[in-house]
This record gives sequence, C-alpha cells and structure tokens, in this order.
Amino acid sequence: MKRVTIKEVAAKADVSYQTVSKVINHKVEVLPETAERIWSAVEELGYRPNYTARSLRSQRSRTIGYTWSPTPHGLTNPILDQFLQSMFLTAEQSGYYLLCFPYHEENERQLQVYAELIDTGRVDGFVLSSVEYNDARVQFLLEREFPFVGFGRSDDEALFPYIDVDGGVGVYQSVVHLYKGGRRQIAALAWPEDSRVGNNRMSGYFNALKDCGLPINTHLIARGAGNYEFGYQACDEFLQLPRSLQPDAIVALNDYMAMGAMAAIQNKGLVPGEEIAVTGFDDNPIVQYLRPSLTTVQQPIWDIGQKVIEMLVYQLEEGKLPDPLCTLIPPRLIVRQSSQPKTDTGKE
Amino acid sequence: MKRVTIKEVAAKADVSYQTVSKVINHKVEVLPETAERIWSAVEELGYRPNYTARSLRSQRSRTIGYTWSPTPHGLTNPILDQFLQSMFLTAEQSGYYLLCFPYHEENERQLQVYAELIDTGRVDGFVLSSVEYNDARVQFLLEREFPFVGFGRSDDEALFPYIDVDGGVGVYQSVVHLYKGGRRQIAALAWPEDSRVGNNRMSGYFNALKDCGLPINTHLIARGAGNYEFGYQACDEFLQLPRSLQPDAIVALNDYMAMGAMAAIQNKGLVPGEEIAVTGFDDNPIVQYLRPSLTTVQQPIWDIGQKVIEMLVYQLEEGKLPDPLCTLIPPRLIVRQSSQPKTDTGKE
DNA sequence: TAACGTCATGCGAACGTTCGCATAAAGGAA
DNA sequence: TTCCTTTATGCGAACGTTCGCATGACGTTA
Repeated sequence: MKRVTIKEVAAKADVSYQTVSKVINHKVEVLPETAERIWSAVEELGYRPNYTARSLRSQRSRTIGYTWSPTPHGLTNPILDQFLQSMFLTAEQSGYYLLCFPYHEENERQLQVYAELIDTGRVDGFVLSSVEYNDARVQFLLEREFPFVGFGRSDDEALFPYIDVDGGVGVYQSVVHLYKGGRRQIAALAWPEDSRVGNNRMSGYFNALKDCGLPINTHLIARGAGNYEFGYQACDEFLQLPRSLQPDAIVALNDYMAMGAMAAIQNKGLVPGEEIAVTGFDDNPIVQYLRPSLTTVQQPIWDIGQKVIEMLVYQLEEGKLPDPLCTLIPPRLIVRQSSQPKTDTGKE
Repeated sequence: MKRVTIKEVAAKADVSYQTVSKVINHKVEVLPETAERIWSAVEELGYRPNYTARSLRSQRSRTIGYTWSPTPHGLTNPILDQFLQSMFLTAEQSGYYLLCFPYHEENERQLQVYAELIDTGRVDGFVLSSVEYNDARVQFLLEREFPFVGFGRSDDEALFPYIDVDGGVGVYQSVVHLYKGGRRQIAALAWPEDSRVGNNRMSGYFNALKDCGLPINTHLIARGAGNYEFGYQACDEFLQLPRSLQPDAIVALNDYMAMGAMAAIQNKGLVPGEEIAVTGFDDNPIVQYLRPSLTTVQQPIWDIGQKVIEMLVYQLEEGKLPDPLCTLIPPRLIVRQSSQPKTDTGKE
C-alpha cells in the first residue's frame, strides 16, 4: 500500500518539497507556472497530504471527541442518529472528523478516557452531551483549559460554551395549548428534582400555570424514573383520586412517560385525548404511530448538531470562545390526536 | 498546554529516550532497577506517549473508520446506539478508536471520503454496514486491498470478511411458531426482490412453509417500501380479499410494516393476535409497548458489534484474514401478545 | 591473558510534514 | 556601478516517536 509523499510531488514538479507544502497550504505566492507545475503533479500522482505527519508538525489533530451515555436497554434514543449525522457533516465541512469513544458509567474511569485522549494528542476538543448539575467532565475540562462545547447546561455558575434546548418553552407551549383546549386540571409527569433537564422543563409548567391563572396542585405532580413504567403507574394513581381531583390533561416530560400514561388511561376504558389529554416531549418518531397519535415537543436536533460543531470549530480555529458563549433554542410543539380540545360532556 | 515527552522521562530516569521507548513497549529486557526508574518517572511525570508521533513512525493510526446510512426522517434506528457502543468498547480494549464520518447518498462522493481517509492515513480499516448487492464500497476496498469487515453480506461471489444475522432463520422461526399456534394462511410483508436482506429473510419464509407442508400463495405475499404506510396498505388489501383467501397470520420483515399491519387490522375492528396474528423483525424497543405487544425477531446486536471489531482488529494486527472468513449469527424469536395461538371460534 | 559471547543500553536515522529564516535573482534608486 | 528592496524558492530543523544496529561492560572459556 504505497502512499504518495510530498517529495515525489516535488521531484515531479522540479521544486523543493517545502515549496510544495507552502503552495498546497496557500502560505506563499509563487510564479503561476510553478504553481501550475505543482498542482498538476499533485493531480497526476494523486497526492494527499499525510494526516499524521501534518498533525505531528502542526500539533493539531483536527479531530473532535464525542461520547454519550448509551440508551438504557429496551429504549431507543430518538435523536442520536440525527445528532451524530449533523455533527459529522458540519465537521467535515471544516476539515474535522469525530472520534467516538466508549462511555463508562464510572465517573473516574470516564475522566481517564478524556485525559487519555487529551494527553496523547488524539483530539483537539470535545462535544459533551447530557450535561448535568455539577458535571465532573465540565469541571475537568475547564481545569485543564481544554476546548469543548456542551449540548446542555450545567450549574448556572459554570461558564462554558453550550447550546441547549429551552425545554421550559416547550412545556409552556404544551400547557397553554391544553388550556386553550379547555383543560383545567393539568398534571405533570416529571423527573426527580435533581435533574437539570427536568427542572428546566418543569419551569415551563409552572410559568404556564401561572400565566393561565391556574393553581399549582401538588397532588397533580408526580416525579420518578422517567420511563414507561413510571408513567403508567403514576397515571394510574391519578385515576384513583376522587373524581374532582383527577386531571383532565397530563403533561409528560418525555414520550416514554406519556406512552405509559396513555396505556393506563386506555386500561381504564378511557380514550387518551378525549377524557384526558396527554402530551409528551422529544417527538420520538414512534409516537406518530400510536393510537391516538401523541402530541409532543420536537427539538431541532439537526440545527443543534450543526451549531455545536460550529461553536467548537470556531474555538479551535480562532483560539477564543464563541460569542455569544451560550445559545438557547426554542423547541416546537407538534399537535396530534392525544390533545384534542375537551368536548363538554357535561361531566362535572 | 504543555505535554510531557519521552525525553523528559528519559532525563528523569537517567537513560536514553530510546530506551524508555523500548521499555514502555516491552521490546527489550532491562535491569529491574532501570525499569523501575523508568516506570516511576513515567508515573511521576504522567507521561502518555504522543499518539500522532507514534502513528507517524509506525505507520498505523489505530483508528477504525465507520459510517452508516442515516435513518430516514420520521423513523428511528433501533440498533444503532447499541451497535456503536459495543464497537467502541471492544475497540478500546485493543487500543483502537472509531472515527465516524458523514454518509453521502451519492456513491461517487461517498467513495471519495473512503479514499480520503485511506490516502491521508487516518484509518487502518473500515467497518461497513448495510452491505447490499453489488456494493460499490466493497468493490472499492477489495481493489485497494484495504482492510474492512462487513456487517451484512454482498453478492455470493464477493469474498470478504463479514458477519451477518441469518434473517432466514429468524423468519423461519416466526412462521413455525405461527403454524404451531394453528395458523395456516400465513402472509408475508416483504421488500422488493432486489433487497439482499429481504431475500435472505424471505428464504426463511419459503423454507418454513415447505417444512410445514403449506402451499405458497402468491396473493399472500406483498412487496413494497418496508415502512409503516406500506404495511398498513398491504394489510388492508389482504382484508379485502374474499374471506377464504384472507390470511390468519402476517409475517412482516420488519417492525414498521408489522405496526402498519396491526393498525389496519384494528381499523377493521379486529384484534391483532386473535383473528390475525402479526410478527415483526428487529425488536424495535417500542414494539413491546404496543397494544397488543408485538412478537418479533431480535438480533444479538451487542455480540455483532463485538465480533465485527474483533475480526477487523485481528486482520490489522495479524495481517491475515480471519478464519472463518464469515460468520452467520442466528437471531432470536421474542414471543409476545400479537401471535397468540388461534382460538377456534368455529369460523371457517 | 586473549578471544568470544551475552546482556544492557545508546545512537543515528527515519516517518512526512510545516515553519522560519536564508539566499539567489531581478529590479530600482542613488 | 553599487547598494538596497523585493520576489521566488530552497534549506535545515523540528514535531515525538520507533527501529535496527552499534557498542561497551562483563563473564566465561581455553
């Protein structure tokens, strides 16, 4: 597997190999005819600069590291594919590639991998996703002053470039939409209070209730694991409340909980979207096929992937932090059958 | 961002830097006390060999390239996450990482990217997935004699290392399972005949019918796009056949078609799994939540990811093709509610 | 005591680039 | 004619390793 080197090009073009390098990298002006000779030699020999040699000399790998926490067994990550593809494509346009490496549950071990990639010079920067409160990776990378961009925020004090979806806005839209459909007892299926993403989304719930003039009923807020089973069980408990306390709408902070809730409703012989409306979050492609199809909140994943890479590449090329440092993107409410307006059947 | 080099370690351990290199790579025996000095210097300085320099000298990148065709909009790839994670982890154990790059629809353009990665020396080998008949990438890599392993087969003549799921076995199991449940008119929802994966799976359908002593009814075989819509429509047409020609079971070659079929059945006021059984393929995590939950065929994705990498790493390290060259893995039938035994209601 | 193997380590070169400075040729001003 | 600029290209070094061979010290044998 013989590779063409810059020296062969130089020999063919009858210049020194250093000159070839300069011409290729547009570092210097040469006579048009020299340039012509060089470029045609490059063409004819099919020369491609050796990536490794280039990195060694320039001390840059033109590689971005990324890992993500794997989807728990029995679930799918609805945005992973699109997120990755959008990053790959955007990175390629600036001459970067993504190095993907395994996720390790154990914090210590995970940081070791980050350190390894930095110390061996394999990557120039990282993309982090699922950033949480007090994120060890954020702290580590800030300390080492190594470039990275987060998809998701951490503590308010941690200053670093990130892009995030404003989940609050999404949930706000859901609640208002339900309110306009005549719903007045709007319950929430949420994560525990130590979830950053969860709190962000819940803020939209609280704000919307307030703006609609509805009271906050703590018995209508359930917090748990965020999966189908929890959604089912929590909803089941709502349905065991006295009639007047039962919700007529349920806002779930993700699609899995929403699906669980829908199942619980159906099991009681009720129809989601009629007696009780349900909304989800994430727009898992599957939910359009549910019966009834699920109203949910969609994140502009493609744009996010693009933006994350653009922010990181800017840092790497310009050597300074992007401005603005952080970006919040509003998600979009997708209305489907599960949140029809309330039909006044005279009940209550 | 000062990095520790091998020379600093050498200085500290009071040996030549070449000796440090040899000790680190276990290329030579030294006095125990020398080794001790070297290792503790490594430890104290936190030395990590520079990846780029190492690659340049050894002409190996210890990097594996991978790309995949993105999931069409509105669908999710149920196995992507697990497949990637298993590859990352297995690769890491042998000191490799995966370089992921964008997928380009256009064949020409896609091959350019493969060529680029080869010529610039960025990767040592590739993993290909969704290999099809007459696959341009296979041909290209074989010609250039560049190492790769496929997840999926191509033409029978193309000789290259691959691992594949024996879809035929999976469908065979489905059909036999349905037969044992008393089903006798078993329809198939398939892809067009130019689909390699499709033909492999269909072979199991034909073999099973034969082994069960059932005739092949061409009116019970529908071929199309492989999505939800096609499944719905094709099933709907089955249901418009005269009663005696209608299927009492439907084997879909993927879960999306199965879901479409289930919806069509429900729309006729029938219950999937009772009057008409339905099975899918892929075990998309979502299908366990359908009502009724879907019987389907599960591929051992984790094992496949592991094996693919092992085969490739073997090639890279040993310089020879793995033996056996190819591996076929049987999938597993997951029985759920949608394929209950037929209850003899006396109809027909 | 000379000759020889063996063991532990050192040394120079190479991998394929980029970078900064040196230099030769050509042109213009004094 | 001399000297100074400018322009086009060359040259040596460096990036941080690994590799193969060289070498010096030591012990063994005749």
